[in-house]
Amino acid sequence: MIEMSSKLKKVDRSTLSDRVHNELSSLLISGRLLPGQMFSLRGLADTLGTSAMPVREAVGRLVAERALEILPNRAIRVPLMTVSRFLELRTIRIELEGLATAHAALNRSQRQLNRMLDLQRQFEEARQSKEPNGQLAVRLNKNLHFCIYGAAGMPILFDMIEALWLQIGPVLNYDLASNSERLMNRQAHIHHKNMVQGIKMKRPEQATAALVQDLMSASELIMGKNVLSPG
Amino acid sequence: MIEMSSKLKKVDRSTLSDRVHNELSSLLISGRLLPGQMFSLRGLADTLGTSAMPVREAVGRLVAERALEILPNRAIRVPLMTVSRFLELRTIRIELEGLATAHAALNRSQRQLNRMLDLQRQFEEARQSKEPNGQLAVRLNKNLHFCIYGAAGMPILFDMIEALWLQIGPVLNYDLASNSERLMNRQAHIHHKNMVQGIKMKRPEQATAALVQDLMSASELIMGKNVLSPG
DNA sequence: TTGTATGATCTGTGATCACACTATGATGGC
DNA sequence: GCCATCATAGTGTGATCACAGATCATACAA
Repeated sequence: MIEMSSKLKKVDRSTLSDRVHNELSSLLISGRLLPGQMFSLRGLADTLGTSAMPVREAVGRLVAERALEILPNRAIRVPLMTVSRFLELRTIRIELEGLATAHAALNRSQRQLNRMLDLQRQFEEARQSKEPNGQLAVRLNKNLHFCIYGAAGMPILFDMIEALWLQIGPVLNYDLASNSERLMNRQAHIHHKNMVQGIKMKRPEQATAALVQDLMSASELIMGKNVLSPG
Repeated sequence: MIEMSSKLKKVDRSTLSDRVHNELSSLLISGRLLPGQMFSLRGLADTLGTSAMPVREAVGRLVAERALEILPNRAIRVPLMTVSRFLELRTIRIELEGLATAHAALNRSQRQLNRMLDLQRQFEEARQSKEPNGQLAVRLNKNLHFCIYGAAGMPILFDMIEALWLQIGPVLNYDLASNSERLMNRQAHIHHKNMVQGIKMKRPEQATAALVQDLMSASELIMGKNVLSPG
């Protein structure tokens, strides 16, 4: 067999359903869909330029991940975020993202650490910029967090955390709309710095503690905005 | 509106896809499907007496839950259980099931506690029976655990734990085949007793510690059997 | 014996259709 | 003005079909 790996890319074997799922996921995780927003399969299919079939499969998967829900009427919508759901998600996130952070502190490679440091620097630059860019800050924040979670070397845990972000994504939209004030304030920067510092020094407790503070301060900001549904 | 709730049952509004999903889930969680076992949509549809459509949706959801996987060839199978996957699942389970147990110790109602005590008694009876019944022991063990997790009052967490059991179900089959020796030995009984005792006394740390011992001893038994795939 | 075509068969994927159910808005009677 | 009725448009669900790709056996060649 001649070595031609340098010339050939892997062909894309993903299905249409996968691509629709990715598209909807990124809309959810970046907060571009609001809680309570309703869908129809045919509507989505028209917008995406496909038939209803791939949309059905993608929506079915997202329902299994609790990122979408089907009402008793069988209508599809982005779930409402009640206070109790939000608090439960926070509790679970602290547990799982804390676990991932602790493992990342022990298992990260030098290359992964460098990437974290780079992302943290970019995040700080965006924060101090004269022209605040909410979209950018949100994306950098997400990239830094998932860089850490990836460094834990636990693929199942990684996917579970991703599913959790899919669920909280829609409420972050409010944050985004207000120019991501949380990400822009000094608190977020300090927490990120401590997280990366703890990982650099291989101190799991320090990194995890900083992560918990990050999640808690974000949660308190959202709760203070009264954007959650009653119940 | 005349009150007739006493005469009318709720009609079953579940879809065929849901029922197929439940059927496959119970096969997986009770260890009646082996890791590596392969499927075809049409084959499943024939045996279940439906068309391929509901099977497609059910399988898609199970793939999203990592309870099934699709190979690069697009074939469907029960994922292999490698040592690293098994250990990662154990780590996550300790974290999430420990969390649920701790909350159950604080939030359980008297009714829920009574049900736990009852299940624990049944479990012990089954264990001491002259004619050991592996199927029954496995079911009682599962019921007791999920009774505890339900008492935590955290529905998202509950579903996540269920998804984890779906993944480890297939390797429990080996245990089942050997007359569920783990469930039949004295260890499991002691751990269960301590768990329920901790919940009864509202001592989260005691209940959680007992749970962790239960998971660890089960895990060590499986690992000792060399039933896991290399990798 | 080993390796390579070839062809039949079975696979998942995507599109399309029929159907039952839900919502909505116009209509008509009071 | 108000409420019941009904037609209509739109929904998710399930079945079916067409198609490309994979699999596996047989047949043939070196």
